Amino acid sequence: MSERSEPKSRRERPAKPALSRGWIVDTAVRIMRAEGLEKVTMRRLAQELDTGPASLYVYVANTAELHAAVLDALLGEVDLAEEGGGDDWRERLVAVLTSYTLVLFRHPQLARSALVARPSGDNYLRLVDRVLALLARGGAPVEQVAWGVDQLLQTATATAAEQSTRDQDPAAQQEWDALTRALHAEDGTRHPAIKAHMPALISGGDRLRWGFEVLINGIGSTPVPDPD
Amino acid sequence: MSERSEPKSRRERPAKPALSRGWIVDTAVRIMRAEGLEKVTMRRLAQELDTGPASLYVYVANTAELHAAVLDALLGEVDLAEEGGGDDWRERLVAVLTSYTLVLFRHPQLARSALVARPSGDNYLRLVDRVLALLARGGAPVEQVAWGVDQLLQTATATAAEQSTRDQDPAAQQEWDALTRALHAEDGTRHPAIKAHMPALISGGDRLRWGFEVLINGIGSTPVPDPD
DNA sequence: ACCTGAACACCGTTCAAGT
DNA sequence: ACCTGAACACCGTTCAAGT
Repeated sequence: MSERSEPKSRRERPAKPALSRGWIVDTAVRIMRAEGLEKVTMRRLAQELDTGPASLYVYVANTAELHAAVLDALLGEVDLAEEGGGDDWRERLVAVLTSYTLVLFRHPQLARSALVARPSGDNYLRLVDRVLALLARGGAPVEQVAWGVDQLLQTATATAAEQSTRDQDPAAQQEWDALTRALHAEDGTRHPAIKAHMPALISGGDRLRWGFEVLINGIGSTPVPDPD
Repeated sequence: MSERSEPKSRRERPAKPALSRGWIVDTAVRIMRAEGLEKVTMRRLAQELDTGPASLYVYVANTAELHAAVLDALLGEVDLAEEGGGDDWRERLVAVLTSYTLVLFRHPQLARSALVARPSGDNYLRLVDRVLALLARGGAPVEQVAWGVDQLLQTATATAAEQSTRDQDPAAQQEWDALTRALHAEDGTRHPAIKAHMPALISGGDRLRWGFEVLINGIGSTPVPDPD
C-alpha cells in the first residue's frame, strides 16, 4: 500500500546514481554488450544515464577515450592460462593469444579501436606481462622477445578487427565475396602467381593458430638489426 | 572583351562534367589528398560535385564502398620492385612490403578501412600476385606461401593503421604516451616481465623491417596444420 | 535511367548559465 | 566543482517527385 503511493518518478528509475567515471564506463559496457559499440555514443550514453551529453565531458575527454576504457574493462575476460595444462610454454602462449583474439571477436568493433588507441590499462599490462614471460621461456634474446610481443598482439588484434566486422557488416561481407570471386575468376594471364597458389589462397584451416606459430618461430630465429 | 561578357555561371565552374563513378572517385581522391579521408563524406563530395548527396547513390552503394575505391586507386602508387636491384628475392619482397606500408602511412585513415573492407581491385590483385611470386622463390611449400601472403599484408596494413593515426590524432598520441609512461613506471612487483624487458620494449630501431623478416622466416619454417 | 530537394534520424563537442 | 540546455556544425541514407 505505502509502496503504491510512492511518487512515480522515484519508482521508475530507482535512486539514479551519481555520475562518476566508473558508472559511465559500466553503463557503456552494458550498452555495448546489448547493442554493439556503434551504439555507445555520447548522446546515447547520456540518455541512458538520464542526463545531457555535456555532463559526460566532466569525466571523459572524448569518445575515443571512452571506447579505450570500455576495451580495457573487457580485457579482464582474457584467460592468461596461468594454471592447468602441461608446462609447454608454446601451447600456453598460443592459448593466451587465442583467448585474447576470441574476446575481441566477441565484441566486434572494439578490435578496431584497439589498433588505433592502444590500451594502457591494468588488464592490458597484465596481458603484455604474461605474453612476455611465456615468450621469454623459449630462450630467445630479450630484444627479440620485447619486439616480438608487439608483433604477436598486433596480429591478434588485426585478425579480430578484420574478421569481426565481416560478420556484422554486410558491406564488409560483400567486399570479401568480391575478393574471393576475383581470385576464383583468375585465369593466370595477368596474375600467374595467384593462379598457381589458388586452392590454398582461399582454403580455411586453423589460420589463427598457424599465424601465431609462424610468429613464434620467426621471433626466436630472427635477430634484431644492428643499431648503427 | 567577348570573354568578359560571358555569363558568370559559365565561367565559375567551367563545363561541370557529367556525374560518373570514375569522376566521383577521382574527386574523392583529390579531397583526401588535400584534407584527409575524414573529409571524404557523401555530403562534402556532393558539394564538391555541385549536386546533392542523394545523386551519388546512383554510382556508389555507400560510404564504405567509396573508401574502398579510393584505397584501390591509391595502391597504384606501390612500387612492385620489378626492375633494378639484385635478384635477392628477400630484399625485393621487403622492398615491396615497405613500399605498400609507406603508401598507407602517407594516407593515414585509409589503412584502417583497408583492414575492414579488403580491397579487391586491380591494384590490390597485382600486389598480392607480386608478393606471392617473390615469396614462392624462397622455395617454401605452396600452402605456406598462400597463407603467408595474408599474414604479411595484414601486418603491413595493421602497422600503418596503428602508426598513422598516431601522427594525426592527438588523442591517439596521448594514449601512446600513457602506455610508455605506464611501462616506464613499472617497478617490477606487479609486472616482472615488463620490468625485465624494459629498455627494448620501448626502443626504436627498424621494427618494420624486422617484422617482415620474422614473418618471412616463420612462414618458410612453419608447416600448415594437418587438416583432419 | 538519372537526378534531386527535402526529410528522417542521428552524430561530437562547446559554452554560457546555473546550482 | 559539477551539471545542464541549447546551440553549432556536421553526418548517412531514403524516398517521392521530377526530367
